[in-house]
Amino acid sequence: MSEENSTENPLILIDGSSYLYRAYHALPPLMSSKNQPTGAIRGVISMINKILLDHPRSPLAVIFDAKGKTFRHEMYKDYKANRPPMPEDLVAQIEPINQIIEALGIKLLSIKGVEADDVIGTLAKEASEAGLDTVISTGDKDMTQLVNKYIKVVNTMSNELLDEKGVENKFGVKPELIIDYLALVGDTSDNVPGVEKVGPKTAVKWLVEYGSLDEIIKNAEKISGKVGENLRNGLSQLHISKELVTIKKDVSLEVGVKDLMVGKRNKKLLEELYTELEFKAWLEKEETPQKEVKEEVTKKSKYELITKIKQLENWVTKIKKSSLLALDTETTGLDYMDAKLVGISLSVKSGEAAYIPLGHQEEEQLSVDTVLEKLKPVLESEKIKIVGQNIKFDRNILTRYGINLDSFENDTMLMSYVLNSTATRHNLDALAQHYLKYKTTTFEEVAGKGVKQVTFDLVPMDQAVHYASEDADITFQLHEEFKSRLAKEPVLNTLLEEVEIPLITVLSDMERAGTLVNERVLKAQSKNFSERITKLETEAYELADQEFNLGSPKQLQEIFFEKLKYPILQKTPGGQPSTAENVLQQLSEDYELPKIILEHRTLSKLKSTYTDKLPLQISPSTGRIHTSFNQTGTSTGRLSSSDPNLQNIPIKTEDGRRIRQAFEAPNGYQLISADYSQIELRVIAHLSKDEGLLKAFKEGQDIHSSTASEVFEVDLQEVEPDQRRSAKAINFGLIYGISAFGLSKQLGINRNLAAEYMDIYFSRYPGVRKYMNKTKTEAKKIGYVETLYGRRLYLPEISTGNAIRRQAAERVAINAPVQGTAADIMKKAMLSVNDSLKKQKIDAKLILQVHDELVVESHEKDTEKVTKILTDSMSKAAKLSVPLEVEIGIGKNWDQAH
DNA sequence: GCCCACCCGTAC
DNA sequence: GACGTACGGGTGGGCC
Repeated sequence: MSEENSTENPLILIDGSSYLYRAYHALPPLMSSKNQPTGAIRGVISMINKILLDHPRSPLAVIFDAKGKTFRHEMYKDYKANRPPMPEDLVAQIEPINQIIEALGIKLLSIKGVEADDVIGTLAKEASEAGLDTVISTGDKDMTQLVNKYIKVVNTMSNELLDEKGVENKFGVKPELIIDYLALVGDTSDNVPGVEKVGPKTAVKWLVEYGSLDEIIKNAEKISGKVGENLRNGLSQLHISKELVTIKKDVSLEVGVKDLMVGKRNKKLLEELYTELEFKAWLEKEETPQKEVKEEVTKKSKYELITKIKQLENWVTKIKKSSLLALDTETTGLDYMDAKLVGISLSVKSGEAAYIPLGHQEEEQLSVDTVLEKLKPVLESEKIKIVGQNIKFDRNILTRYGINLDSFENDTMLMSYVLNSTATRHNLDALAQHYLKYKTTTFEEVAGKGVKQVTFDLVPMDQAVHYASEDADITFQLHEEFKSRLAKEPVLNTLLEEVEIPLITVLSDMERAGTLVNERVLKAQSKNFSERITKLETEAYELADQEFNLGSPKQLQEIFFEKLKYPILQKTPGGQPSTAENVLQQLSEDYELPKIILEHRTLSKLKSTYTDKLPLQISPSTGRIHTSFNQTGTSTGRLSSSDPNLQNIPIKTEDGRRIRQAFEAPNGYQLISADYSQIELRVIAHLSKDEGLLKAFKEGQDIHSSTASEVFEVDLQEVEPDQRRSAKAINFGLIYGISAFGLSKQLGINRNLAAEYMDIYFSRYPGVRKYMNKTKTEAKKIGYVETLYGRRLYLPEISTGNAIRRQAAERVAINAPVQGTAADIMKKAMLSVNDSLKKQKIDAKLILQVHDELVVESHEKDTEKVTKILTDSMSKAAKLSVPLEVEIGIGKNWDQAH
């Protein structure tokens, strides 16, 4: 077998026992009409079927534990001592499973005296030594100790595939150390002891620090605290634990890897078994050739399955004749840098559509090259108007397949968004329900959910045709519906056509460009955080006089407010005593422990969310991180970012800023960051036309000092830092729809004083008060607020009787036009920046947007030009009655540039 | 094991 | 209840 062949068709070893138990517990206890339990049978066999489908040419074996004791029981009398006997209704399912497996032509192994793991270990070793790839399918984490260059572990139920790197990412240690790790942690289900109170975290910590279990044992005296004591007490147990968790690789077997090719299915026997067990769906598959079923189903609908070149050509002709094409792509996933194209659906007429499968497994279909060659001229033609649902995704995918989707006409997701950003979620199913009163087939319905979910390339063809065609069809219909609604709202339509639609291309390019992130820098920081977190934990345990989970608000509450009797300063919305940041700040004045918790929280947050997570999100194909910018993620018009969110990378603290240092420019390039200065307050100045505010900005004053000077009646030059801080809080409160309560909390002053500050503020800036009142009145009258460019946000609760909800709506009424106008301006600026960079053929590209900041990756030689473009485009993006100022920073990383 | 509410914290 | 807009991690309870 050649190397390539082995990678494509690896040896597959299925841990039958692991799946038997998991299927039994995870699935409902099904029963045939003859009272034969069938849930576990169904689970195990469907898992095996899935593997057969994925790897039709792989050698394969299913391995079960044999009845009776094993060598481990002799080694340790309590081994699996607290494991109850197998439930009767599971015992009854074993024989049928064995029969089906054999009827499928698959080798079944069950060796007395050892466990399934040991048989798998032995076979995997044999294959590995012969240079053959092996995939072990199991739900048991212990198996990851077998992983090496040739051996991978897959959990078929969750689709998680672990190679060497995957094991390290998941457990924190390399596969070679998994045995040591398991010995330390122990296993309650097998009754393997481990060290008391040592869980995954401590085990990894020690293994990273000392390198191996042997070294940990040697250094046992050095380990402090209660856990150190537990370790020393458990030393004698550790050797036996290690032996128990070590999988044998030298079981003597009568079969070898070469004997494991899948044989012929015994169809007759399978039919008999499935009939007996009442597995109707599988029975039909065995009985009837699949194609007949498919053709029948697709003929009934107006959805056409395209598998012949002639059909494709007919559709191309049809598209050329029509004025509008609705397009949708199906892929293996949502990660646009990684997902494979599975099919394309098309519609040019309401109620009719076609699906072209391209990447379905084991199906008759046209080749990707053939189809794309035929479609490319149509999809790239400026004459053909294309509409999609979230077409940015399709564009990202198709770009990777050499198709430039640049001249699209519209996007139903964005049409829905500008019409009403909050009416529904903007996914196709919700839109169809809301606007067409039509219930679509959901992805879950065809692909399953949870552990049983499959990727689209494995969805049966009849269902795939229906689902995909429907998406194109519904997109076409929604477009018609939205078009007529938007015709009545010219301002919203202008916003859509001039801002949102052109922005798709810009965002799509930004996403695929990605951001260079230095993995080593982040890993080093993780290590640093890790050490400091451990230290804080030790200190906290001493102060609390017990061990607890510092990350658990619940446990913290108990220790703080019950054990240590700290005063309850604030409650959470759920009525629990709060341990939020500001509460801990206050408690820190009197107690030591809250201070430690605060620091621990900060560090664990930075570690888990950023330094641990970001390295895993670096795309293997580009070495960069590719976020998704969601254009419909907010009610106000801002963008949002996810997978990962690059709009909340830390900046406030020193530790946080070090994370930004990992966002780098490649060799020969620089990062240029351009920030709008105080854009939201400038928008308030413009919208309110308040003289004092206008004057302050026109004269280029520091706005917080200027506010402080007015509120506290001191000269601009004599504003104290504390006064400026208060003024800053007032200004921010202003943007958010201030209340005296909120301001008092923010500043740590009483509510009366906060109310007084607000009164003075509004008396100094009467235009602002007037504008806010007018906004609220108008909102009550028409039911919505709008931005400078007419972007609309409906506020159904602005007139409700519930005071709390009404006030919340009033705050939104104040905030949304301000936040939304700023967002509109930024979007216009992005279009202009992108345009200039393209036109001037500059070696630079936009890579990030963080609400009031743009980041460009620019060749060193072009930084001056880019700086000019950013400054010009951004400051001229809107003509306000105050200047729009832009601050520029340049550096080799994001921290330097900001 | 999966799902989800809750609490919390990061950004602007 | 508690000043706006987001995304996401960890915990722990409910569920299978």
